[in-house]
Amino acid sequence: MTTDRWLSAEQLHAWVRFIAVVELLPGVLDTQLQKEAELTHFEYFTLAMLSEAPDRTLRMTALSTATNSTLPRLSHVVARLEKRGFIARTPCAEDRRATNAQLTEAGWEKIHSAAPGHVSTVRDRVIDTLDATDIADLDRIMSKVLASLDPGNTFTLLDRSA
Amino acid sequence: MTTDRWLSAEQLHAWVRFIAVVELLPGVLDTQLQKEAELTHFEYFTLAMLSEAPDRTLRMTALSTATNSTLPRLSHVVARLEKRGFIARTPCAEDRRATNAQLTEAGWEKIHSAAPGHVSTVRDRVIDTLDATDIADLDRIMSKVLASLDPGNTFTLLDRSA
DNA sequence: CCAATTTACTTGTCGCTACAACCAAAGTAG
DNA sequence: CTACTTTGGTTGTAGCGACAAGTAAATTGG
Repeated sequence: MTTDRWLSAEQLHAWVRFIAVVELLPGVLDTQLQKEAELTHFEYFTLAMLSEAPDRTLRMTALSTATNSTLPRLSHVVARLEKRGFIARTPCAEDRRATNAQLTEAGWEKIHSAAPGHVSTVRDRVIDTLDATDIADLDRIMSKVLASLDPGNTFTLLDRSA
Repeated sequence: MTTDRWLSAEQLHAWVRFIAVVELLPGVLDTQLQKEAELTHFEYFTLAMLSEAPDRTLRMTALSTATNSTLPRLSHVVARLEKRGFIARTPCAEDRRATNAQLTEAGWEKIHSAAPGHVSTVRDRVIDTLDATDIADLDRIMSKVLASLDPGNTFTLLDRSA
């Protein structure tokens, strides 16, 4: 900020493409999931995180970091998913401020029925356009950026999900 | 979809980090611009695209592809920016269905005053965490993904902007 | 042990985006 | 030319996320 630190031609070229993808990707994921499962990608991801947690249960705070979201946002989303019968909220015994979100049987079935279509679009639109080298590079680069965007929470990531 | 084409461990690892970044990055950009310039990143980008166009003018359709957005979305955004005096809309002479969006002098000043702060955060949070190899890899990978997400419109991208 | 603070979460409101519907002008077919 | 379709754009509505405020329980400090 002190000096005019503009971007180099290479940096700018990469950046413009990057934000284009960031702008377009959510829409692509949402559209497919909305049509085939009546689910937002964020809702899908929330259910997915729960489905892999022990006892399919997570405290709201843990779930919010797992989904890279804020607590208010998660609270609204979980409220909706609870109304639809996919999640049950119960007060936590050890800490009575806390709330446990648990995937119901219906929620379990929901995500398992939605998963194949979702994974298919992820493959078609992103993953399968990249070779093994690309994947390794993407992983390395996104890990760096993530560490900068979300310092400290990176370690929270579960490695199984989609 | 026919077979169980789940993701490999490497693919999944990269994918989870990728969507985490996709989820977090817009918020980071929006927050900074909102505080320092009362602008959405999308509004900033819209103004930026106009500022680099000949005569600082673009037809709505051209602007919508340049900003990777839909026409309804752009129409709303331009309407707001027009109310704030940053853009002027005028009917197009050659094609009377079309509308030209032109950056006003106030809009020109706005984006120039907002640019340093924005570029600074882009550097701090993303670009400067990556070395030259990373940048080249990012560019290559995002170009591939973009071609898959937005077939045909990739060539539309202007290379000067941020 | 009581006040102050922090943590965990919920709720209300506002603004933005997606989607659908709409209108008008331009191209196209008969 | 006249109907039909396509293109270019706007507008209305509904739903989601951000932010601010609020509640309640746990923790900390004197």
